[in-house]
Amino acid sequence: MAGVSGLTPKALRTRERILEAALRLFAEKGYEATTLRDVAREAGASLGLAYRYFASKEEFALALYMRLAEESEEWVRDGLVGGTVAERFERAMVAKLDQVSPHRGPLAALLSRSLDPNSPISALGEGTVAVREKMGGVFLEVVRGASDAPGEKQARELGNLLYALHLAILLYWFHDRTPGGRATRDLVGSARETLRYLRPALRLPPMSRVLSRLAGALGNVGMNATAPPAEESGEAR
Amino acid sequence: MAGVSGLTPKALRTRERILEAALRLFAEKGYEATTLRDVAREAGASLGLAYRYFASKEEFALALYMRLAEESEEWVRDGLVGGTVAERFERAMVAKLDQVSPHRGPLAALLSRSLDPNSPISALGEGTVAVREKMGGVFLEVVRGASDAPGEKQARELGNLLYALHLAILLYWFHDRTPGGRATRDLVGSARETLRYLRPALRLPPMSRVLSRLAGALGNVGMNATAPPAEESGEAR
DNA sequence: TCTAATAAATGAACGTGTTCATTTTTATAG
DNA sequence: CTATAAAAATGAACACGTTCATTTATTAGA
Repeated sequence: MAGVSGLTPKALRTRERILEAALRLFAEKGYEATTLRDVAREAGASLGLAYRYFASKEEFALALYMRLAEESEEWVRDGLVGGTVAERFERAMVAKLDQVSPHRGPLAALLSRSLDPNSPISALGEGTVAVREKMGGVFLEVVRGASDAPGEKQARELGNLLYALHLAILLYWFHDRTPGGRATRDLVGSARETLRYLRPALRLPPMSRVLSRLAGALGNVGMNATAPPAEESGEAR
Repeated sequence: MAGVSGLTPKALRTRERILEAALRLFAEKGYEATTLRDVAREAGASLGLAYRYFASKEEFALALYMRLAEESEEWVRDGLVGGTVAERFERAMVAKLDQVSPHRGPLAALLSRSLDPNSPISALGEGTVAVREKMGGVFLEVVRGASDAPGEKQARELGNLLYALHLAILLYWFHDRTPGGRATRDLVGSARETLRYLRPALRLPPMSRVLSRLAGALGNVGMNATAPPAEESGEAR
């Protein structure tokens, strides 16, 4: 819907202008309070034009999240070196929290809407494949690059699980009213501890099976951030 | 907002008539497709009158969930006898799934909206205290009535955790497209297995601490389905 | 350069959730 | 029974997300 590929340079520039205006207004007045008419006016465009590039208001938030995901991808490649799975997950989450901090409003709206299975931007639907794969890849890299990385199959399962966990933590953060998001930081610390505690157990068949089940359960509802090993590539069905 | 207390008998009757009409239409045409104008017409009332008794469209879904919660409360008191925590949780969840099955649309909309911290019916906000306490009590009873029930403090923590888990499983179910919700049933089975596996470990300090942390984390964002032990009663602040 | 086709852009119109000033009904008091 | 206040009920109006028929700009082919 809001794919960037196959757009004329001019179209791209216009899209960018409108997105820029939208994000500026979201930051200024908040997501709910910002009208698409406001956005169009701010961008010096017409209302209809905004809809040429963004199928819905939520897609602005989705575009924002896509940007942040691209940043994360770069960051995890260049800035995240060494460490165990547990440590790397914590560092990645702390970085993620710092990154999303200025965008609470739009992202909260996005995440909650995306949990509605009927929404066009359902977190598990067609419209979010790209961003899902991008962020899924980030957490796959978190696992793969770790000093205690498991084998490829389990790495994929664990990557998917961490991706899901990252969404849960973001959801938690949106509800966290403690100053500076202290509670969420604590939660991330707890997650690190639990991961550290659990990681060795993953070598044992019972725990390995629990992980597989969990990853399978996520896959059953379409939450394969990473493509399943069997099929060709890309699509998750 | 949509509290039933302090209403004239006539008002109560009218409220009921409108709610009845709404639920009928939701079941018939789906939640999104049902207009509040439709509801008013079906109830033989005016549009404005509907807003006298329900502050928003979502409150209809909330009222529905409250009804189901009352049913669950009865059921867990009279119909759920014996069994371990793990077994009882499974039975309660299976019953819950059977119960919500005919109401997928409205409840999915409700749950996803209620995960938006800015929504007036945020799952953790003022507007949902009543239903939260009702369903929280159900899972507290699931734990307390078990043959392997822990002490009161841990029972409360575990009850809160199971309440949160039940929400997560419902969220999963909304996204579950497998026929008959097979995937969700499997997930509930996995949850039972994991609980069974974990229950003995709760006697050990490390796991006990994990549970406390998790329950504390939930409490930090207001998800105390059950009142905290310290304060007077009812309110969670 | 003219013409046709394609892309970009417009803004009026629509539907729906929500608000509110107003009217009608019901209950209460003298 | 009447007057008065409170509760119940009304429906027009509003705002905003979304759609779409139409207009304007741009590109491509001769």
